[in-house]
Amino acid sequence: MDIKKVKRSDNYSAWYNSLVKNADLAEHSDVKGCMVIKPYGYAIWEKMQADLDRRFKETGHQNAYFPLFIPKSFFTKEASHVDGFAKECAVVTHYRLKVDPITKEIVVDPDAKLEEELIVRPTSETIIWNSYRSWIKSYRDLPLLINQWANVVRWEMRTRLFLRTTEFLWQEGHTAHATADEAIGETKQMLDVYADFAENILAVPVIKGVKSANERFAGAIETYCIEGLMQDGKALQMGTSHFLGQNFAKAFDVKYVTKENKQEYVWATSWGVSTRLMGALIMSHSDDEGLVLPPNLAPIQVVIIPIFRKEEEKILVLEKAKEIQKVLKSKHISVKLDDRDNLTPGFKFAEYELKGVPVRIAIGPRDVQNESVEVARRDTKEKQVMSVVDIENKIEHLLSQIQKNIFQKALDYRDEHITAVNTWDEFLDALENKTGFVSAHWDGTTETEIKIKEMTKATIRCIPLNNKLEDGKCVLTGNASTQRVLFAKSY
RNA sequence: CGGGGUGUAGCGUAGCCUGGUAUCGCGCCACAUUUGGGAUGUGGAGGUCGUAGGUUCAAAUCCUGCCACCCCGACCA
Repeated sequence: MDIKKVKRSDNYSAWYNSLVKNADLAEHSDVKGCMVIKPYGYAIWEKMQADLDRRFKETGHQNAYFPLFIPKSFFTKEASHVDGFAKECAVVTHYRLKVDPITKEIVVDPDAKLEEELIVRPTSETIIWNSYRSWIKSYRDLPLLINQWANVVRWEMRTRLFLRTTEFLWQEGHTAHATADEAIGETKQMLDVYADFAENILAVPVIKGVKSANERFAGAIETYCIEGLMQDGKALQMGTSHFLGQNFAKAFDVKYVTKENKQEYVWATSWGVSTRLMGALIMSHSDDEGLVLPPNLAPIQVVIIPIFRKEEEKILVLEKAKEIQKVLKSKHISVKLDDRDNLTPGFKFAEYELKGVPVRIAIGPRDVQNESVEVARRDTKEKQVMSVVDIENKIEHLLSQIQKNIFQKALDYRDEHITAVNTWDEFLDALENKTGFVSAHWDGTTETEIKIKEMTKATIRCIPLNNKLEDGKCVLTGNASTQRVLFAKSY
């Protein structure tokens, strides 16, 4: 393995790209803007999926699957929705290829034109709500709580591995409710699920909030979000949960009969997180040595590296290593014993650091002799010699300490990078020199928000939930304001 | 869409200006010695030089067209 070291401080974006490739998470495919997620990267995504899926089911949701293709007519039924997505849709127009009789090349058969074009889903509200029309007849059918794991396509002009790819993997929840209150409750509940997952599993602290009108999802009444802060001081939207009101119910004529035998439109939510979370994970914790994975997501939590010179040492060391592997496994710790004999220990140390394995155990003849092992943690790079007595409990404890430490470190960084400002000069200074979130008064108009974006590239990331109300003056216009909002440059 | 760049072995590259049998490193295979922080030696395998055409006795190299991807920006519910 020949690793070109790119320093995080020199070029954050080059560092990120080389990390994704070198840690074997993903690579660019030959299709523009699309990536191949490699087994190690996919294993992390699968762990995210498994944990989220469990949480969705615990909150009463069921999984289902809807088609990849959406008839154009469905897609255009909700006006603001189509406005929001029209510019980035892949469209299927034909269903057959043929050999051109003259050039002998494979070409699209012009005779195989579809009557109605199919949109490759950028999100599935429309096709799902088209089904819900026939699924929902009575108040007894509500709430309808569905989630789908799927791929979607958004034809973005500019892409970045995991953060914004043309095709990406995600889950999208789509629920229907009898009342607005219940739907809003669902929206907030799922936001809490996301926030809890982000902080306790990804170890990425997030701010829960609502989007400004300008940043709201196309077709939503209110968009709730969780916002994270990456190590370069840019914000990342990590998940959204939308209260859709009756917009889609009206567009797709989804009504139910109440107890009182009245026809009412249902109330909707949708919510999603994507493989972008992989980007958040990488950018929040990693360093110049490579990936740093929180134990709760690491496909390999502990790697054991045996060290030996002679054949008889090898036998002894491997025997002890297997013993340790076994007791760790009894604690449901995922352990890899790397007994490859063509690589030196030093090489393996570096390799597992690159891959972010939280704990490394080295065991050599000396350790076998002393009934000890050398334990190294990835997050702090600390090494210590530990007795093998009760090793499984010690490692289990260490893993949970590492999980906490990684989160705390990210939290400290995040909190240090929220700057309250009162003047335009302070605003610019904080944004340029300190980076991160800037907490400032805003007059509440889209006009001002857009002006600020044009001048600074910063957008309103969110209006934090449970925000303190205080009188103030808009940082740009000086107009009256009732609360601070969070601005930042973002991905 | 604008600006910049790249395309040569699995990966990373040299060669291109000044045309003449394809360079080096990593990785891979074999053997030996090694193994507590990215081992060493010896031998070996691996190439339609992105693609199509042109110039030429001869093209990775010069000319023309095309394609693809990457980076920066615009865009991004």
